[in-house]
Amino acid sequence: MKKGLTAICYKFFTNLSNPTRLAMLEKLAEKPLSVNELAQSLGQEQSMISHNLKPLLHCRFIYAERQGKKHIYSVNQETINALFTVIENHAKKFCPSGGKCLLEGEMQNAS
Amino acid sequence: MKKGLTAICYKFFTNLSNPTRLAMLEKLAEKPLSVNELAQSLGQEQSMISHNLKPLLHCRFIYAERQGKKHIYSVNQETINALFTVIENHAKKFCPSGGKCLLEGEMQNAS
DNA sequence: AGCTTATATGAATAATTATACATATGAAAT
DNA sequence: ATTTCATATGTATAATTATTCATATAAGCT
Repeated sequence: MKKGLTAICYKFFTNLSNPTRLAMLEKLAEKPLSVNELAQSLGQEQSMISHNLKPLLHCRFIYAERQGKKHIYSVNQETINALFTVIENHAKKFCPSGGKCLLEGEMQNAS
Repeated sequence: MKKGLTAICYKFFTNLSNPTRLAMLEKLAEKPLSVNELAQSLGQEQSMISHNLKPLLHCRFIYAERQGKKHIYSVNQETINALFTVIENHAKKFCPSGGKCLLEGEMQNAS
């Protein structure tokens, strides 16, 4: 890890450590959507979607485009795909049970 | 983003969205260290280091090895390097001010 | 201008996570 | 077996972050 990257990493990971925002990214990865479309497809309030779009946009994990009064959001594929590829590979290797980890309760013995 | 990966991503990103744990990874990337060495080099309490080692170990972002009564921790370079490379590239492209983002306060205009 | 639709923002409360202190475990040495 | 060193765990409190509801802004239409 390159020195001095910690602050940015913290910002990015904090941004991504939220189930709503991850679900939003997952949806947007399928296709670009407006705020209301996102809210409907996730069964969440519009204000919550807006609140959570803000940090994603801020760090450029998503892009915004205005179409009339609608704001269409799309995912930054370059970064998000790369990121999730790393995670997928790690999970494939270390999380065979898909998140319900085998290591639970026996972490002391990990070698 | 592959469907169903959200739960694992949430676990991973939550794990990584902590300045203490990131600082620990940064230290361990230099060289493997014991708990007390980590605590000293970061100026933190030993119990805090132990508490934070646990989730990192759990998700296998670090490895543990016992040497006598010392526990030596080392970073999972394959994953961590790949992860931070993605982040570094993203930051290089979108965070020219090194985290003190240019976008602050003008996110509405992002296109 | 006034109305409607779409999105953003503010602020209070709820939920989550981090930290610190006290203590327990566990391994090696005397 | 007792002492010392190294690490882990429990738990209460502090700090952070998420969520909700109310409201504001803003664009396009009549």
